[in-house]
Amino acid sequence: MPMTPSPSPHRDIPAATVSRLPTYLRALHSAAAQGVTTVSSGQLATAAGVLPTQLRKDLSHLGSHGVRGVGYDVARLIVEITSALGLGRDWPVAIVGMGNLGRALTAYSGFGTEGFHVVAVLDRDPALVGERVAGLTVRHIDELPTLVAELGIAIGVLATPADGAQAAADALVAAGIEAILTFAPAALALPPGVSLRRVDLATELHVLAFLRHGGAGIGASVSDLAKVGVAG
Amino acid sequence: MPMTPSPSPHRDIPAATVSRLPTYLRALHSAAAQGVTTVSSGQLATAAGVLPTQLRKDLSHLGSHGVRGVGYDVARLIVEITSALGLGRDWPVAIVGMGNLGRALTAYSGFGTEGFHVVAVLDRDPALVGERVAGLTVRHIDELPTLVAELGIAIGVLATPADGAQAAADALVAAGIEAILTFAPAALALPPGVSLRRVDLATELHVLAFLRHGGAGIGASVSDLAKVGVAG
DNA sequence: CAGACTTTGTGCAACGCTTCACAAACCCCT
DNA sequence: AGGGGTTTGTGAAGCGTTGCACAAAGTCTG
Repeated sequence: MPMTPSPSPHRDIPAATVSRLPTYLRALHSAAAQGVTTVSSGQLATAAGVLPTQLRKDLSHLGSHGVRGVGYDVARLIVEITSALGLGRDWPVAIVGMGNLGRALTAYSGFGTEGFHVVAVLDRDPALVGERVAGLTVRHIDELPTLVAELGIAIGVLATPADGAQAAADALVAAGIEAILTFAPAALALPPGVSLRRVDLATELHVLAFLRHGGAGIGASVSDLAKVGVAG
Repeated sequence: MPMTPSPSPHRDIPAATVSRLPTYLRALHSAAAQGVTTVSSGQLATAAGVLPTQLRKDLSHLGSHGVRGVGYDVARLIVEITSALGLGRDWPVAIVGMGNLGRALTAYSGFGTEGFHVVAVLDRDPALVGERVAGLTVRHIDELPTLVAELGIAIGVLATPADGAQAAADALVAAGIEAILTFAPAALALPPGVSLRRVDLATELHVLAFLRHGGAGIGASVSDLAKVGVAG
């Protein structure tokens, strides 16, 4: 079963590195807000909860150059990571599924940073269409193609129940969206080229249960499953 | 920096396997609900979005024995995975932080399966204490030790803003909770032995942005960063 | 200006996970 | 009972990630 091919031929950044860059970026913004202009890999690493060598290797993939004996320039590193992640522009987001989770995500402030903006909220239930959620009017899922065209929506968030997730994903894809973040506990069939990230709340709880209980006589010295925070 | 030691000496199950078991379990429950009594690794694998060999290797770590030429007994496999994950009991959950996200998680049905029950919701803001959320009364964070003792709370969910996350985590740990699921975008310092799982919504969006944009001339043929769903 | 100190950047080894290839085991049909 | 077909279980290879060790490069002090 083939994996997603590269959408465009680029320099290679390991997946594990990419998933850590947002954390670094957040720590850098925090440092900048406090007036810090230079950070060492050790400082930034503890703020992000990783090892200094890991941080330096990660940054080396960006072609980033700190100054030996000094550290990294905060402002410059912010620019470089922002650029590497593609955050130098607006990313209009549509959220499909206006249940409890969808409403909360719409209002969640964490979705309103770094150029991400929820610009449309949709549901398939006509009874919900027209309601206001966090300043937006709920639209019907059939309006999605129009909204994508008008608002330049690039990312779709699925907050539907599992049984409606595939239909909603199909609607997103049909409307031209190629990046989906789903909270629905279901396997989605998508055409090649569509990026998918999954957040599974139930799975997280199950893993925690495993780490506590270890199962009936079964357990693990699990390596990075349970990450203990690093002292700051 | 040492990693989390094994809480108790058990058989070794790879971390990656543990994180997939809940998905298998869900697919098995779905199959059982449809009256299916036997599944092959291929059927179960496609339902879960993984490769058949991956599924078989995962199950082999449970000491599970399917029947060659036939497949796996659905009911038995449910029992084995449930047991391995430690889901054969109640897992009372407390949610700290009754903002938008906390309220939604409290009402989210996905948190109400497999023995997980939200039995307490808390906040540090006195103005919120006493309000009703999804049938529960919001308690003050100071009441946590009492509630843990009375209700047997085993898992804490952090839905606070980043700046209050460490204090809330400290409160959970002080109350005796050793398993934490956090949605706060912050690195947490925790004592050894406390299990932590992190869900970072902003990071997921950032990764999707990277997969679309690829950064300013930087991108990746990322392996498993973007998983395309498998046809079911 | 030289030497000590600090911090980055990176080759390399160790580790864990994924995937392949194939033998072992089981059912069913004749 | 025997043979063909199917499916599991697993050794082993391939791959990516992590962590270490150390050289390179810069600052600072006397």
